[in-house]
Amino acid sequence: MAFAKDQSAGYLANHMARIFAHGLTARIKPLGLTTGTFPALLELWDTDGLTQKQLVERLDIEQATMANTLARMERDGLIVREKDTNDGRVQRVWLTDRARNLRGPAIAAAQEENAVRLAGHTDDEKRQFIALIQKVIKTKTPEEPGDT
Amino acid sequence: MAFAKDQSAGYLANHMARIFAHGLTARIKPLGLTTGTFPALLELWDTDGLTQKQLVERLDIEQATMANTLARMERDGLIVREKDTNDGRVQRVWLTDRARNLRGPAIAAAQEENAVRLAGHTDDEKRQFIALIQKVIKTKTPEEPGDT
DNA sequence: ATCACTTGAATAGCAAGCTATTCAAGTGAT
DNA sequence: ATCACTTGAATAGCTTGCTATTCAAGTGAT
Repeated sequence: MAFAKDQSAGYLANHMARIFAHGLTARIKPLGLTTGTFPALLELWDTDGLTQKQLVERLDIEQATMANTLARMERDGLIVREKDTNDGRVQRVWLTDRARNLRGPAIAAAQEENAVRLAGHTDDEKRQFIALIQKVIKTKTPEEPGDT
Repeated sequence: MAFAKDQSAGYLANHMARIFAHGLTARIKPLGLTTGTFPALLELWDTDGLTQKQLVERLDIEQATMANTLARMERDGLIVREKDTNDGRVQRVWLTDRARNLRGPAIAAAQEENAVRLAGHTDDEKRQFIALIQKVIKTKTPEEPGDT
Protein backbone atom coordinates (compact mmCIF):
# COMPACT_ATOMS: atom_id res chain seq x y z
CA MET A 1 0.00 0.00 0.00
CA ALA A 2 2.52 2.56 -1.13
CA PHE A 3 1.47 6.17 -1.48
CA ALA A 4 3.69 8.70 -3.17
CA LYS A 5 2.35 12.10 -2.30
CA ASP A 6 4.00 13.66 -5.32
CA GLN A 7 2.03 11.30 -7.53
CA SER A 8 -1.29 11.99 -5.88
CA ALA A 9 -3.52 14.36 -7.82
CA GLY A 10 -5.26 15.61 -4.69
CA TYR A 11 -2.09 16.22 -2.79
CA LEU A 12 -0.52 18.01 -5.73
CA ALA A 13 -3.68 20.02 -6.33
CA ASN A 14 -3.60 21.31 -2.79
CA HIS A 15 0.09 22.13 -2.97
CA MET A 16 -0.24 23.91 -6.28
CA ALA A 17 -3.23 25.91 -5.12
CA ARG A 18 -1.29 27.10 -2.09
CA ILE A 19 1.53 28.23 -4.32
CA PHE A 20 -0.80 30.20 -6.58
CA ALA A 21 -2.58 31.70 -3.59
CA HIS A 22 0.68 32.67 -1.95
CA GLY A 23 1.86 34.45 -5.07
CA LEU A 24 -1.39 36.22 -5.72
CA THR A 25 -1.65 37.28 -2.08
CA ALA A 26 1.67 39.07 -2.39
CA ARG A 27 0.77 40.67 -5.72
CA ILE A 28 -2.56 42.11 -4.61
CA LYS A 29 -1.58 43.06 -1.11
CA PRO A 30 -0.37 46.50 -2.31
CA LEU A 31 -3.86 47.01 -3.70
CA GLY A 32 -5.38 46.29 -0.32
CA LEU A 33 -7.00 43.13 -1.64
CA THR A 34 -6.95 39.54 -0.49
CA THR A 35 -7.52 36.42 -2.52
CA GLY A 36 -10.90 35.55 -1.05
CA THR A 37 -12.49 38.64 -2.53
CA PHE A 38 -11.46 37.78 -6.06
CA PRO A 39 -14.33 35.55 -7.08
CA ALA A 40 -16.95 38.00 -5.85
CA LEU A 41 -15.14 40.93 -7.40
CA LEU A 42 -14.98 39.26 -10.79
CA GLU A 43 -18.72 38.71 -10.78
CA LEU A 44 -19.47 42.21 -9.57
CA TRP A 45 -17.12 43.88 -12.01
CA ASP A 46 -19.16 42.14 -14.65
CA THR A 47 -22.59 42.70 -13.11
CA ASP A 48 -22.87 45.12 -10.26
CA GLY A 49 -25.75 44.91 -7.80
CA LEU A 50 -26.05 41.14 -7.58
CA THR A 51 -27.61 39.62 -4.49
CA GLN A 52 -25.67 37.36 -2.18
CA LYS A 53 -27.76 34.47 -3.41
CA GLN A 54 -26.82 35.17 -6.99
CA LEU A 55 -23.14 35.36 -6.12
CA VAL A 56 -23.34 32.01 -4.37
CA GLU A 57 -25.06 30.48 -7.38
CA ARG A 58 -22.45 31.78 -9.79
CA LEU A 59 -19.51 30.63 -7.68
CA ASP A 60 -18.87 27.26 -6.12
CA ILE A 61 -18.65 28.76 -2.66
CA GLU A 62 -20.90 28.14 0.31
CA GLN A 63 -23.39 30.74 1.45
CA ALA A 64 -21.75 31.13 4.83
CA THR A 65 -18.34 31.65 3.27
CA MET A 66 -19.75 34.27 0.96
CA ALA A 67 -21.49 36.06 3.81
CA ASN A 68 -18.21 36.27 5.69
CA THR A 69 -16.28 37.38 2.64
CA LEU A 70 -18.81 40.10 1.88
CA ALA A 71 -18.66 41.27 5.48
CA ARG A 72 -14.90 41.69 5.18
CA MET A 73 -15.29 43.43 1.83
CA GLU A 74 -17.75 45.86 3.32
CA ARG A 75 -15.47 46.49 6.27
CA ASP A 76 -12.64 47.21 3.82
CA GLY A 77 -14.66 49.60 1.72
CA LEU A 78 -14.97 47.44 -1.36
CA ILE A 79 -18.71 47.05 -1.38
CA VAL A 80 -21.88 48.46 0.10
CA ARG A 81 -24.83 46.24 0.89
CA GLU A 82 -28.33 47.60 0.76
CA LYS A 83 -31.65 45.94 1.42
CA ASP A 84 -33.83 45.22 -1.55
CA THR A 85 -36.97 47.34 -1.32
CA ASN A 86 -39.24 44.58 -2.63
CA ASP A 87 -37.93 41.82 -0.42
CA GLY A 88 -36.49 42.67 2.94
CA ARG A 89 -34.47 39.47 3.11
CA VAL A 90 -32.45 40.27 0.03
CA GLN A 91 -29.19 42.18 0.22
CA ARG A 92 -27.93 43.71 -2.99
CA VAL A 93 -24.20 44.15 -3.27
CA TRP A 94 -22.75 47.23 -4.91
CA LEU A 95 -19.13 47.99 -5.62
CA THR A 96 -17.60 51.17 -4.30
CA ASP A 97 -15.59 53.44 -6.57
CA ARG A 98 -12.48 52.09 -5.00
CA ALA A 99 -13.38 48.52 -5.95
CA ARG A 100 -14.32 49.54 -9.47
CA ASN A 101 -10.97 51.22 -9.92
CA LEU A 102 -9.10 48.15 -8.75
CA ARG A 103 -10.31 46.02 -11.61
CA GLY A 104 -7.43 46.76 -13.94
CA PRO A 105 -4.55 46.31 -11.53
CA ALA A 106 -6.13 43.32 -9.84
CA ILE A 107 -6.68 41.44 -13.06
CA ALA A 108 -3.19 42.36 -14.19
CA ALA A 109 -1.81 40.92 -10.97
CA ALA A 110 -3.69 37.66 -11.45
CA GLN A 111 -2.52 37.36 -15.01
CA GLU A 112 1.06 37.99 -13.99
CA GLU A 113 0.84 35.34 -11.34
CA ASN A 114 -0.57 32.84 -13.80
CA ALA A 115 2.12 33.72 -16.31
CA VAL A 116 4.95 33.26 -13.83
CA ARG A 117 3.63 29.94 -12.58
CA LEU A 118 3.19 28.61 -16.09
CA ALA A 119 6.42 30.04 -17.41
CA GLY A 120 7.86 26.55 -17.74
CA HIS A 121 4.97 25.32 -19.87
CA THR A 122 4.65 25.52 -23.60
CA ASP A 123 1.50 27.08 -25.00
CA ASP A 124 0.25 23.65 -25.76
CA GLU A 125 0.89 22.44 -22.25
CA LYS A 126 -0.89 25.46 -20.84
CA ARG A 127 -3.96 24.69 -22.91
CA GLN A 128 -3.89 21.04 -21.90
CA PHE A 129 -3.39 21.96 -18.30
CA ILE A 130 -6.40 24.24 -18.21
CA ALA A 131 -8.51 21.69 -20.04
CA LEU A 132 -7.52 18.89 -17.67
CA ILE A 133 -8.35 20.92 -14.59
CA GLN A 134 -11.65 21.97 -16.08
CA LYS A 135 -12.46 18.34 -16.64
CA VAL A 136 -11.79 17.50 -12.99
CA ILE A 137 -14.07 20.32 -11.93
CA LYS A 138 -16.80 19.29 -14.34
CA THR A 139 -16.56 15.69 -13.19
CA LYS A 140 -17.80 16.90 -9.86
CA THR A 141 -21.01 18.74 -10.45
CA PRO A 142 -23.15 16.10 -12.13
CA GLU A 143 -22.05 13.37 -9.72
CA GLU A 144 -22.72 15.11 -6.49
CA PRO A 145 -25.99 16.87 -7.07
CA GLY A 146 -26.32 16.91 -3.33
CA ASP A 147 -24.62 20.13 -2.40
CA THR A 148 -27.76 20.57 -0.36
CA MET B 1 -8.79 43.60 -19.95
CA ALA B 2 -11.04 40.58 -20.05
CA PHE B 3 -10.59 37.90 -17.44
CA ALA B 4 -12.31 34.56 -17.73
CA LYS B 5 -12.02 32.87 -14.38
CA ASP B 6 -12.52 29.45 -15.92
CA GLN B 7 -9.46 30.04 -18.06
CA SER B 8 -7.28 31.20 -15.20
CA ALA B 9 -4.88 28.54 -13.92
CA GLY B 10 -4.79 30.00 -10.44
CA TYR B 11 -8.53 30.27 -10.13
CA LEU B 12 -9.03 26.76 -11.42
CA ALA B 13 -6.28 25.41 -9.18
CA ASN B 14 -8.03 26.81 -6.15
CA HIS B 15 -11.38 25.48 -7.22
CA MET B 16 -10.03 22.02 -7.98
CA ALA B 17 -8.15 21.84 -4.70
CA ARG B 18 -11.34 22.64 -2.80
CA ILE B 19 -13.15 19.88 -4.63
CA PHE B 20 -10.46 17.33 -3.78
CA ALA B 21 -10.35 18.51 -0.19
CA HIS B 22 -14.09 18.34 0.16
CA GLY B 23 -14.17 14.80 -1.11
CA LEU B 24 -11.28 13.60 0.99
CA THR B 25 -12.71 15.28 4.07
CA ALA B 26 -15.88 13.22 3.70
CA ARG B 27 -13.98 10.01 3.06
CA ILE B 28 -11.69 10.23 6.06
CA LYS B 29 -14.16 11.69 8.49
CA PRO B 30 -15.33 8.20 9.51
CA LEU B 31 -11.71 7.48 10.41
CA GLY B 32 -11.60 10.49 12.69
CA LEU B 33 -9.07 12.18 10.42
CA THR B 34 -8.99 15.57 8.76
CA THR B 35 -7.11 16.62 5.65
CA GLY B 36 -4.56 18.78 7.39
CA THR B 37 -3.04 15.82 9.15
CA PHE B 38 -2.39 13.92 5.95
CA PRO B 39 0.97 15.35 5.00
CA ALA B 40 2.43 14.82 8.45
CA LEU B 41 0.94 11.34 8.70
CA LEU B 42 2.45 10.29 5.39
CA GLU B 43 5.90 11.33 6.57
CA LEU B 44 5.50 9.69 9.95
CA TRP B 45 4.10 6.47 8.54
CA ASP B 46 7.30 6.35 6.58
CA THR B 47 9.65 7.51 9.31
CA ASP B 48 8.34 7.68 12.83
CA GLY B 49 9.95 9.93 15.41
CA LEU B 50 10.79 12.87 13.16
CA THR B 51 11.17 16.28 14.74
CA GLN B 52 8.87 19.15 13.90
CA LYS B 53 11.74 20.78 12.06
CA GLN B 54 12.22 17.73 9.89
CA LEU B 55 8.54 17.58 9.08
CA VAL B 56 8.56 21.21 8.04
CA GLU B 57 11.60 20.61 5.84
CA ARG B 58 10.00 17.64 4.12
CA LEU B 59 6.69 19.40 3.49
CA ASP B 60 6.05 22.80 1.97
CA ILE B 61 4.20 23.95 5.04
CA GLU B 62 5.11 26.75 7.42
CA GLN B 63 6.46 26.02 10.86
CA ALA B 64 3.55 27.69 12.60
CA THR B 65 1.04 25.72 10.57
CA MET B 66 2.81 22.50 11.43
CA ALA B 67 2.91 23.38 15.11
CA ASN B 68 -0.83 23.93 15.09
CA THR B 69 -1.52 20.79 13.11
CA LEU B 70 0.60 18.72 15.48
CA ALA B 71 -1.19 20.22 18.45
CA ARG B 72 -4.52 19.10 16.99
CA MET B 73 -3.09 15.67 16.20
CA GLU B 74 -1.91 15.29 19.75
CA ARG B 75 -5.27 16.41 21.08
CA ASP B 76 -6.93 13.80 18.86
CA GLY B 77 -4.66 11.00 19.96
CA LEU B 78 -2.76 10.58 16.72
CA ILE B 79 0.67 11.48 17.99
CA VAL B 80 2.67 11.94 21.14
CA ARG B 81 5.37 14.57 21.37
CA GLU B 82 8.35 14.06 23.61
CA LYS B 83 11.34 16.25 24.29
CA ASP B 84 14.63 15.14 22.83
CA THR B 85 17.02 14.27 25.64
CA ASN B 86 20.05 15.77 23.92
CA ASP B 87 18.44 19.05 22.94
CA GLY B 88 15.62 20.41 25.03
CA ARG B 89 14.29 22.54 22.20
CA VAL B 90 13.57 19.58 19.97
CA GLN B 91 10.22 17.80 20.03
CA ARG B 92 10.16 14.35 18.51
CA VAL B 93 6.85 13.24 17.11
CA TRP B 94 5.70 9.65 17.54
CA LEU B 95 2.62 8.04 16.11
CA THR B 96 0.18 6.34 18.43
CA ASP B 97 -1.08 2.84 17.69
CA ARG B 98 -4.29 4.37 16.51
CA ALA B 99 -2.50 6.48 13.91
CA ARG B 100 -0.38 3.55 12.77
CA ASN B 101 -3.49 1.48 12.22
CA LEU B 102 -5.12 4.19 10.16
CA ARG B 103 -2.51 4.04 7.46
CA GLY B 104 -4.26 1.47 5.29
CA PRO B 105 -7.75 2.93 5.32
CA ALA B 106 -6.54 6.51 5.04
CA ILE B 107 -4.41 5.82 2.01
CA ALA B 108 -7.22 3.82 0.47
CA ALA B 109 -9.54 6.78 0.98
CA ALA B 110 -7.11 9.14 -0.70
CA GLN B 111 -6.64 6.81 -3.62
CA GLU B 112 -10.39 6.43 -4.04
CA GLU B 113 -10.84 10.16 -4.05
CA ASN B 114 -8.14 10.58 -6.67
CA ALA B 115 -9.68 7.84 -8.76
CA VAL B 116 -13.16 9.34 -8.66
CA ARG B 117 -11.93 12.81 -9.55
CA LEU B 118 -9.86 11.53 -12.44
CA ALA B 119 -12.46 9.09 -13.65
CA GLY B 120 -13.03 11.18 -16.75
CA HIS B 121 -9.37 11.15 -17.72
CA THR B 122 -7.58 8.57 -19.80
CA ASP B 123 -4.45 7.02 -18.34
CA ASP B 124 -2.44 9.24 -20.59
CA GLU B 125 -4.26 12.34 -19.45
CA LYS B 126 -3.73 11.36 -15.82
CA ARG B 127 -0.01 11.07 -16.37
CA GLN B 128 0.13 14.38 -18.18
CA PHE B 129 -1.95 16.02 -15.53
CA ILE B 130 0.33 14.91 -12.72
CA ALA B 131 3.39 15.93 -14.70
CA LEU B 132 2.00 19.37 -15.48
CA ILE B 133 1.13 20.06 -11.85
CA GLN B 134 4.54 18.86 -10.75
CA LYS B 135 6.09 21.29 -13.17
CA VAL B 136 4.14 24.20 -11.70
CA ILE B 137 5.28 23.21 -8.24
CA LYS B 138 8.88 22.83 -9.30
CA THR B 139 8.80 26.18 -11.08
CA LYS B 140 8.37 27.71 -7.69
CA THR B 141 11.20 26.50 -5.53
CA PRO B 142 14.23 27.68 -7.47
CA GLU B 143 12.69 31.09 -8.14
CA GLU B 144 11.71 32.02 -4.65
CA PRO B 145 14.58 30.83 -2.53
CA GLY B 146 13.40 33.26 0.10
CA ASP B 147 10.76 31.22 1.84
CA THR B 148 11.58 33.01 5.02
C1' DA C 1 30.90 32.71 33.66
C1' DT C 2 28.31 35.95 30.93
C1' DC C 3 26.06 37.99 27.19
C1' DA C 4 24.85 38.06 22.35
C1' DC C 5 23.31 35.19 18.78
C1' DT C 6 21.06 31.21 16.84
C1' DT C 7 17.67 27.90 16.54
C1' DG C 8 13.37 24.98 17.46
C1' DA C 9 8.85 25.52 18.79
C1' DA C 10 4.76 28.06 20.51
C1' DT C 11 1.59 31.88 20.37
C1' DA C 12 -1.13 35.78 18.55
C1' DG C 13 -3.97 37.18 15.18
C1' DC C 14 -5.94 37.04 10.64
C1' DA C 15 -8.12 35.01 6.04
C1' DA C 16 -10.74 31.71 3.77
C1' DG C 17 -13.05 27.52 3.79
C1' DC C 18 -16.69 24.42 5.68
C1' DT C 19 -21.03 22.45 8.32
C1' DA C 20 -24.79 23.31 11.18
C1' DT C 21 -27.82 26.40 13.23
C1' DT C 22 -30.49 30.55 13.91
C1' DC C 23 -32.97 34.67 12.62
C1' DA C 24 -36.00 37.45 9.97
C1' DA C 25 -38.91 38.26 6.14
C1' DG C 26 -42.26 36.38 2.78
C1' DT C 27 -45.79 33.14 1.24
C1' DG C 28 -49.78 30.14 1.51
C1' DA C 29 -53.31 27.49 3.32
C1' DT C 30 -56.95 27.33 6.39
C1' DA D 1 -55.76 36.81 10.42
C1' DT D 2 -52.84 33.07 11.92
C1' DC D 3 -49.62 29.53 11.82
C1' DA D 4 -46.60 26.47 9.28
C1' DC D 5 -43.27 26.48 5.74
C1' DT D 6 -39.82 28.48 2.77
C1' DT D 7 -36.10 31.27 1.76
C1' DG D 8 -32.12 34.72 2.13
C1' DA D 9 -28.69 35.96 5.14
C1' DA D 10 -26.14 35.91 9.56
C1' DT D 11 -23.87 33.52 13.28
C1' DA D 12 -21.37 29.89 15.84
C1' DG D 13 -17.69 27.11 15.81
C1' DC D 14 -14.15 24.56 13.62
C1' DT D 15 -9.89 23.51 10.28
C1' DT D 16 -6.15 24.84 7.56
C1' DG D 17 -3.21 28.11 6.09
C1' DC D 18 -0.27 32.33 6.61
C1' DT D 19 2.87 36.21 8.78
C1' DA D 20 4.96 38.10 12.68
C1' DT D 21 6.36 37.71 17.19
C1' DT D 22 7.77 35.55 21.46
C1' DC D 23 9.86 32.13 24.36
C1' DA D 24 13.22 28.82 25.77
C1' DA D 25 17.24 26.17 25.07
C1' DG D 26 21.94 25.85 23.08
C1' DT D 27 26.29 27.76 21.40
C1' DG D 28 30.27 30.76 21.18
C1' DA D 29 33.18 34.42 22.04
C1' DT D 30 35.23 37.14 25.36
